[in-house]
Amino acid sequence: MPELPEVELVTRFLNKLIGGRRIESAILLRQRLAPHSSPRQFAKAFGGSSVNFVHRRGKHILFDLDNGRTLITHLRMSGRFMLLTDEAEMPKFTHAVFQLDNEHRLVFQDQRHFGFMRVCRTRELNELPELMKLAPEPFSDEFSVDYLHGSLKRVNRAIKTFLLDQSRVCGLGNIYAAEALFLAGIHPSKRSHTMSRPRSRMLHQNIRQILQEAIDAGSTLNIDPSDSDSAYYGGEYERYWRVYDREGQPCSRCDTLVRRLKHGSRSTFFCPRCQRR
DNA sequence: ACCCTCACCTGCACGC
DNA sequence: TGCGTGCAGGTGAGGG
Repeated sequence: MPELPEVELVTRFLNKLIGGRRIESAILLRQRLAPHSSPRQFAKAFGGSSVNFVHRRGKHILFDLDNGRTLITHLRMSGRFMLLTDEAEMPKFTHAVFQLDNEHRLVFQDQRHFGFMRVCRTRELNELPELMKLAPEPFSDEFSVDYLHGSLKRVNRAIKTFLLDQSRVCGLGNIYAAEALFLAGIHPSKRSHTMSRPRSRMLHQNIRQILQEAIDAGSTLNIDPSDSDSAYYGGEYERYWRVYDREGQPCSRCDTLVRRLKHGSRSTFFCPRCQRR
């Protein structure tokens, strides 16, 4: 599921629903979810603290706590947070539970077990390796045309692979990388260092556009905390996909059939007519 | 630096 | 109905 737009929406959802709330206790049910702490340390790190606010860096979700610590989480492929009432049954694949002070529990559930959590001191956040190597936020000034173009020129890789590299552009995943390339009219196999400046500029604009569009499409979702399965991921945006998962269907711009190819083991989708090398 | 494969897990859609 | 296969939106490690 989650690429930047989904993570952004989850972050807003969490901020609204648990910002300011006190965590009475925390239970780590699957040790490997948080390999840096034992269940005991995990419980100790949260018990009695309150959530100042929830924010995001790349695809990471960060819970800023009032005890000087921050919880860093990554949903990877299938992780999700759910807010359940105390009476509600725990879903299958529940790996961590945070008991809140309002008769609700925040539950982390992850079918594929890829997600992770880590607690660190907030003032050491900037030294965390997984955050340090991330590229600038795509909506920040630092993520400029100059930055993107320079970064593209420095390496020689299929541009689709480049876009998935979180240390060069952060927030894109398999779907939005394919969609951004479609908007920019760039063939996914084009070598990154052959990009001209005008095309880099176009791509830069389209990366922001596709991410913003997806956030906007999802932000209208009605997230009802009492509906535990309200799937804040929504799936709403699927309707707007232009090429992703549309192999064999006509291109929305020129009617040529959308094709699929692989980079590494990841599928990518593109219009052979609209997207040039 | 780059590319590929594998690994982490489960579930689902597909063809036979 | 059941079984095998391949696939899934993320990422890191290891080897050539």
